[in-house]
Amino acid sequence: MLTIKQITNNPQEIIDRLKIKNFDAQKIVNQIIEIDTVKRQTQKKVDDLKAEQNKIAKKIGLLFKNKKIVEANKAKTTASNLKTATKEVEKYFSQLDEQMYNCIVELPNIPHQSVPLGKSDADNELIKKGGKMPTFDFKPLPHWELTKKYDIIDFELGNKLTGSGFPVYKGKGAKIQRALINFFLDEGEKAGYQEIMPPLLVNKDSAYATGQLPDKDGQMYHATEDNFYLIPTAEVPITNIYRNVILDEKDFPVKMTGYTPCFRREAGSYGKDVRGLNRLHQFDKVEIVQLQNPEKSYETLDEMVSHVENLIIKLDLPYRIVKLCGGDLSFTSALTYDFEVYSAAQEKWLEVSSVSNFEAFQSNRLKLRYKSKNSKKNQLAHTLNGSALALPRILATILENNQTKDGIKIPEVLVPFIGFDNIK
RNA sequence: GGAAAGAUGGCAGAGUGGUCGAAUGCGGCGGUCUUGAAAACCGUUGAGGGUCAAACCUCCGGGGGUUCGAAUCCCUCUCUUUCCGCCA
Repeated sequence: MLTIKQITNNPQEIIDRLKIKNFDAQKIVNQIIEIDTVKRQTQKKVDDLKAEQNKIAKKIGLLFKNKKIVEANKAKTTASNLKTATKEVEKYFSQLDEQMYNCIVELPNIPHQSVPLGKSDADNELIKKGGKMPTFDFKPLPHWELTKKYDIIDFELGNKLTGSGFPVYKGKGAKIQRALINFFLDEGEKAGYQEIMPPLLVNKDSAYATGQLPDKDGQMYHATEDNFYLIPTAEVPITNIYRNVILDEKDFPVKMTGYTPCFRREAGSYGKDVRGLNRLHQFDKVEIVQLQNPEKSYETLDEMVSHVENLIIKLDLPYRIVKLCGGDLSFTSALTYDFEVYSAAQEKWLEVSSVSNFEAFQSNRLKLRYKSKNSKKNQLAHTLNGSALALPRILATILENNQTKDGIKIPEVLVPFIGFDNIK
């Protein structure tokens, strides 16, 4: 969430910039400024009343020590009345506080200067295209037919065990998953990311801190007995490692990577693009996360983008990078690059990675700060993350693009991890 | 799952109702001394809010309560440790 200072310092700018996200902030911003004024006055009132009480309480202590019992008892009555009065004001204050919170969580992150205008993914800005588009002298099969043909992924069996969207990977299908995970993790490690293997269930505090709650309640699987949430992305546990942490400026950048399965209920997304591996309730992903000094976070974003690009190049897949327009940008992000790979048989681009700078939006809720040399006060750090990479669509594209009449060629870079060079 | 003990500043660890936001040690920072360093000595050193700055307010695991006054008493939750049980 945004900080109150951010809003009150420059309300008009906030309103203008949020228009880029097609968000009309006028009303909420006005409300916040109004509440803030009253809240400050009220807090001052509470503080003063409490100061008075503290003073009296100390006096009473002294009076008792000096055996001035009558005087002490008189003071007790005064203090008691004062306390009742304070409680009223305090109640009002906490109402204001709640109102303020409710307003402020409604506001999305401010988009970066460079975010293009637009309403939907159709307006995203193409940054780069790379790789070679595949060509075939036969009609390529979609991956859901290939996986059946070579018996490497069993969707029906998943239905039996759990339900739709929980595929069962078998034999070489399972092995290629393992190979991809290891490849991604190794590349991350080479790029200086520390590998993290986090819990797959998190508590409520964690889900709140990275912003999944309350916005995305209902999209996460919830273990009600113990009130744990199954993680929708490794971002949640990995970023939460730094919840309530004060870093030293010299600790930057903090670079972490982790492989986890991701669990998503995907409630409400029916019909479209759900065939085969395109949309799953459980899928595997390697995530990269960085915590960075605000001054350097955009350099870092570029660095992360090229890290992801490199992975795709090494896998020899045709790709494009787009910069998300205001309308397509997520609630929490200031700037996001999406990576898409081209699926030959489906004849469309599939999103395989999203790399974002959240600036201080997550840190504010996380209370992730750092000690700065320049300022006495602790500052909010910037957080960034990206998929590097999500497996299902990568696998789908590898299968489709590398198919031949009598098998599927494994990308060279994976062969050392997997131990064979084609699936027959 | 059962029983017991516990949770205090970066760390260790005092503090069981009245100047306690918290002794002491270690660590960090600054200084004296030194050619430099170490040692020794002196000073300083939590966070949030608030203010031009201060005053002031809040925070001793979380939440609630008792009291004029709570780190200290009560309730509750969470977590940790040890023992027992179960177990990959």
